[in-house]
Amino acid sequence: MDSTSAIDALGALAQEHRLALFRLLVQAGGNGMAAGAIAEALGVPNSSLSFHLAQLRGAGLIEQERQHRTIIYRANYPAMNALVAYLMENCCAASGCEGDGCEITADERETA
Amino acid sequence: MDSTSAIDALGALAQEHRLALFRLLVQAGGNGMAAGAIAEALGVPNSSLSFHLAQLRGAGLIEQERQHRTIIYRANYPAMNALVAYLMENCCAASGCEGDGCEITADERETA
DNA sequence: GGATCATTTCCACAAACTTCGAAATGAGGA
DNA sequence: TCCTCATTTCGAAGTTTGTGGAAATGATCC
Repeated sequence: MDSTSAIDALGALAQEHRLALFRLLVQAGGNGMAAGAIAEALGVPNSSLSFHLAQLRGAGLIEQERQHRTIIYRANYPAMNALVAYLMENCCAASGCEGDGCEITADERETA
Repeated sequence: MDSTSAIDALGALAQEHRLALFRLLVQAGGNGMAAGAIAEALGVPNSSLSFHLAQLRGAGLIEQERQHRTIIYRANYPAMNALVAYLMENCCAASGCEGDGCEITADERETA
């Protein structure tokens, strides 16, 4: 992941509704959720939700699939993992950052 | 870390200059860098840099310390680790997200 | 084809963000 | 005290983001 993609993904998650939305989709798992169900769960008007879904999709963090009349959204786990890997790389790359859940190895660092 | 803090941290990093700035401070390590040196390294005017430094500081991702006439900035590693932990929690909490560098354990999940 | 349901696009507006020159602040040195 | 250096604050302009109602799209059923 390059820094431009990372900025897009970070910006996509840096918003109350979108972070809640992404968490909801992560919880929903492989089945995903329909746009309408998401709007209801989050209490956000459809048009606003559609805007946020587009933002997350533009950042590559979620994917959509049409099923009959509804559109199912799913979290894109590999994209999220790539973001976390990028942040760990930038957190631990050059200096003392051992412990606290940041135990990336030197080998992993070089290939990330 | 709660979602509000996560949003602040994500928003602070979701900007070209600030992401570059944070990476620079991570590379600089424990010695940190003076504001002027950062501005020169990034090619950003002092007043603009000061704005971005304040944003990162507001999100708790960096810390400052006066040394004689200059002000030294340092990355706040624990804050960054907390952010990564929060994202891993939200990435892997409920469903299949094994592999791809996302190997948080169930025990870690519960305490994060 | 016509009705209906789910979702998106359009639009306009308010709020927040980014930028950077100029002036202000604050710490040391002479 | 006065001067200088490092940094921040102020102010004003342009840009981007978030919001939600109304209209448009697209798929399904009768």
